[in-house]
Amino acid sequence: MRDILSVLQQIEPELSKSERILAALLRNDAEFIVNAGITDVAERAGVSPPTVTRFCRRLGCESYTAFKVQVAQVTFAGTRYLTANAASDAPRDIADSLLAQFQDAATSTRKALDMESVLAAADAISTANLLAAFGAGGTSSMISDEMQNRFFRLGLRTVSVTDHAMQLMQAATMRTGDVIIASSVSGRNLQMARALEAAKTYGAIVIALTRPGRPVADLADITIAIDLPEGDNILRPSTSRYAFLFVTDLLATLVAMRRGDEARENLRRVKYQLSNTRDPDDKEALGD
Amino acid sequence: MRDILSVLQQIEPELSKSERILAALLRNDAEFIVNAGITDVAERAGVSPPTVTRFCRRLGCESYTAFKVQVAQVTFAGTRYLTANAASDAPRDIADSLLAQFQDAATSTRKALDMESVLAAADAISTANLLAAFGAGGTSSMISDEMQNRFFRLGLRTVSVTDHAMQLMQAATMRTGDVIIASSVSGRNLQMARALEAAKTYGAIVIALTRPGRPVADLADITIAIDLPEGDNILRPSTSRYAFLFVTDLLATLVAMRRGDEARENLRRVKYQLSNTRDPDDKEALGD
DNA sequence: ACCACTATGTAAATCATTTTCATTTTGGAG
DNA sequence: CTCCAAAATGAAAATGATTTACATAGTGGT
Repeated sequence: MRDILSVLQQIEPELSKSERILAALLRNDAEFIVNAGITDVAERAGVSPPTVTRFCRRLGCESYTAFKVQVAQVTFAGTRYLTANAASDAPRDIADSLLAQFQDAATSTRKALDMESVLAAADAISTANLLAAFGAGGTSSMISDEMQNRFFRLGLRTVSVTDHAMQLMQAATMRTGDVIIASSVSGRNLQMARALEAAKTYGAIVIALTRPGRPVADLADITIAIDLPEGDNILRPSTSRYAFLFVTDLLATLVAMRRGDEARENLRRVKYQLSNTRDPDDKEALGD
Repeated sequence: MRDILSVLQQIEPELSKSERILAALLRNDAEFIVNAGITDVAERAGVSPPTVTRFCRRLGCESYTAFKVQVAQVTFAGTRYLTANAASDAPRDIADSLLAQFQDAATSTRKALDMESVLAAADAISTANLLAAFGAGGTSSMISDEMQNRFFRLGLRTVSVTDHAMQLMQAATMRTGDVIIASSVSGRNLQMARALEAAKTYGAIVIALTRPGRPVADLADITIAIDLPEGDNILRPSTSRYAFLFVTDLLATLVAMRRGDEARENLRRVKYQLSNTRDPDDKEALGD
C-alpha cells in the first residue's frame, strides 16, 4: 500500500531541515494537519506556507489539499505506519506494523469477499443437519475448532475434525443434508480433499474457505475465496489467520441471524449455565 | 464512531432534491469527491457550488474541506460504514460493521497496550525452560492452543493446557525457570487461578493476559491488560478474541526476534518437513 | 573567500470556497 | 386556479486560502 507515511519513511534521508520539522509534525500530530489549513501548519512548524507546499510535492502530492486527503486516510486507521514493514526493531514499531498487517488483512479480505458465496454458505450452514468443520495444520485447525465453538452455540450440531484419518471416517458417515465447512490456507491439503470427495459421494454439501483454483476449492460446492499474500518475514505469524477468523465471524453472525430465535435461545442457555458462578449483570463474552 | 455516511443515512429523509443528487454521488463515487474540488463536484452533480457547501453543513461539517477529509477517511477503509452497529441486516452491512468491530478491537488494544509488561513478558518467555499456555472456555482455550502453535516453532518447549484438572496437574510439575502464560477474558477463572497459585509456589513465573484487577491478574507476576468492552448484540461473536490474537502475535514476534537464529532454524526445519510434499517456492504459511 | 547551488521566505497572483442577495421553485390556503 | 410565503437554488461578489514568482539567505565545495 502506497501511503504517505511510507513514502516519508523512504525519502526521509534526503529531506532538508524545514522539511524534517514538517515530517516530525506529520508523525506526531497528523490529526492536527487534517484539521488545519496550510497557514496553520506553516505557523506551527515555524516555516512558511510555500515550504509546506513543497513538502507536500516531495511526498508525491499534487497540492496541499491532496496531501491532506492522504493524511486523513492514514490517521483514520489510527496507525502510525501502514506498511507491513516495521520502521525499526523497536517493540513499539513492531506492534504498530503488526497492527497494520492485522488491519490490512481484514480490510482486503472484506474488499475481496464474494458476498454471493458467503450468503450461499450461510444458507447451507443454517439448515445443516450436521455441520462438520474440517481443517488441519496450525491455522486451519484453529479455525476449524473456532467454527465448532461459534456454531454449536447457535443450536447446530457441529463437530470439528482436524485429523486426516478422522476426516475420512467422518466423511464416510455423512449424508444428504449434512454440511462440511473445510478450511485450508494453501488449498492443497490433498488428504483433506480426499475426505471431501468421499463426503460428497454420500450427499454432503462442501463449503471451502480457501484459495481459489486449488484442489480443495475445485472440489467444493461453494467456495469462499480467501487469498492473501503471505509476507516475507518468516519470524512473523501468518496474517491469513485474521482473514479466516473474520470470515468465520461473518458466517457465524449471518447464520445466527437466519436462525434467529433458536440461536438466541441456545445462547441464552449457554450463558445461563456459565453465569451460575458469575456476576450475571456483567457483560461478558460467552465462554471465557 | 460518527462517520458521514451514517449521518447521511440518518438525515436522508429530510434532504432536498439537489441534496439527494449529491448524496447519491457521495455514495456511488466517494473516490471522485476525494480528488475533486467543490466546483467539480457541483458540476458533476449539476448543482451550484453553494449547494454543495450547504450539503456539507447539513452533514455536520464546517466546510467543504472538512467534509472532504471525512469522505477520505471513509473511503480509505473501503467500507461503507465505520460504526460497529450495522446500518441494516443486509449482509454487506453486517460485513462492514464486523470489519469495523474487528479494527476497533485491534486499534484500541494497541492503544491501551502497556509495552513495559509486554516486553517483560517477551523476556520471560524467550528464556523459559518450559512454557505452559493456560486457558479455558471458548476464547481462552483457542488462544492457549494458538500460543502453543506460535511458540513451539521458535524452539520453545510449549504445552497448551485447556483443562482445569490438567492445569492443576501441570502446575504441580513446574519449577523455577518455567513460565505460564495464562489467558482469561473475564479474569475470573477461579479454577485456573488456583493452578497458577500452585505453580507459583513451585517457582514458575506467571504471565497473565486478562482484565486488570481481577483474580487472575492479581496472581500474575506480569499482567498484560486486555480490557475490551463486549458489545450488546448477543448474536455476534466476541471481539476480545481479536485483541487476544493480536497480543499473541506481538509476543510471538518479539520472542522470535529475541531468539533470533534459533527461532529461524526451527522455522526452517518446520518448513522443510512440510515442504516435502509441496512446491517449495510457494510462499505459504508454515502449517496450513 | 568566492561561486554555484539549494533552501527558504516575502509578496503578489491565482484559485477555490463561501457569503450575500436575487431568483426560482414548492406547497398550501383561499 | 391563483396567489402568497417559505424554502431551495444559483449568480456574482467577497473572502480567504494556496500557489507562483522572485528575491534573499544559507551551504558546501573549490
